Amino acid sequence: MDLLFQYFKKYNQLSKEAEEAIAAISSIQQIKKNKDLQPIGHTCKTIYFINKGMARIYYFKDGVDITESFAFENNTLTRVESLFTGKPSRKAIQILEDSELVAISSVKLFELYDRFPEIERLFRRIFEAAYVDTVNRIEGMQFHSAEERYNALLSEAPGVLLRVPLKYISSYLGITQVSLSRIRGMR
Amino acid sequence: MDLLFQYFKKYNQLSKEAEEAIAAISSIQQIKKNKDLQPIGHTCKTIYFINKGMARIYYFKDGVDITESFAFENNTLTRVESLFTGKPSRKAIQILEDSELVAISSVKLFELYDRFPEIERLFRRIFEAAYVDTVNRIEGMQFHSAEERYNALLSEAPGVLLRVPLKYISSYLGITQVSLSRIRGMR
DNA sequence: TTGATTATTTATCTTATGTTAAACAGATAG
DNA sequence: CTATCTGTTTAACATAAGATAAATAATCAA
Repeated sequence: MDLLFQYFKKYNQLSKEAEEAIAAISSIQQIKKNKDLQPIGHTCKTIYFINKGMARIYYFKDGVDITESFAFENNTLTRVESLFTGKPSRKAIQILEDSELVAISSVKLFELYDRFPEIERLFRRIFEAAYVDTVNRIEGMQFHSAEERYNALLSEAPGVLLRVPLKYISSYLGITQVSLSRIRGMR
Repeated sequence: MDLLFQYFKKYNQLSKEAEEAIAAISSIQQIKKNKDLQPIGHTCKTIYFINKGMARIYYFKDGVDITESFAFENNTLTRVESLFTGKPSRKAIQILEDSELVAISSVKLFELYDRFPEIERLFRRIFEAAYVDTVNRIEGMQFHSAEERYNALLSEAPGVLLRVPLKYISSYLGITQVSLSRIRGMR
């Protein structure tokens, strides 16, 4: 759980008791590559933190597999549209490399908020930062060509392209696999 | 401030003292149509609530005016990428109709979080809900044609099309004014 | 290793959307 | 009321990206 508590420090410094309370509602999971960690239709009741490995959130639009987002080590992984609404998610989480995760029960976590305002503050800040990332991503999608979006991804997260099959990346960029291949061929 | 406290109740029921504390750091503003409420480059330190009227958040990409989002009465209006990072915003807020706003000082609000965990919880939930909306919007942008996006807007917020100039709507949808006009002409 | 999947690229053709310019319409100021 | 400005539509043409299919390339299991 060390990496997790290191990560927390960036958002709010927790007391020993608060850390222990979180540890008590968390568990470590080893998940194999390509496994669906949470399927479509499942209501999200877990906040994951990735110690090692990576994952993506995906869904189907007209039968076509679309990657909504990627998540890498040292970051959280959650289907917020389900976590914060309590509704079943139309999306699934797929593990893309053999991974080690910390699974935090969101139900129990939200109960801790009453006893530990510092924990509520911590997660408020974590999700505020994630919200900002999402708003910035909209800007990227609104008026950039596919090529610009590809180049942006290349410079922001060059590692993605080495670790993730291109077919997952193309839908993340909002284009087809064929278009992505064409863009890559241009250089 | 009545509308505002009504709105708060959807997220968290506040005590009388908490409501008063928020009222004490808020003010009512009347803003004329087409005025820039906050300019580009300004660091956002205010959370607005719209009592009456409407506004948009916009920015420039290669000299072209792009609408990031619209906000209507009975909702909040904030440039979160600046509010939560403390950095100057690349975006501006423009008032689109003569409007009445409640302006809440975010600096003072964040101080209230320490005295009133119930206020921190309230705004945590407000922004969690806004975060979910933003995630859902990405889904809409990722793999829908311009026509689908227009029709979606038409059914989700028909009022927008009556109140907002089309030139602002086209960039919101991620297309040119000409394309939007063409799509509208199809029916 | 070999064959069989799965992933990626290439090719051809089609189509949606961008670009530019001009026409038209509606609003606003003098 | 007219002239001007701003917003919207229409037209003609250019281009990026989609669709489909086939060719390679890479991965994986037997």
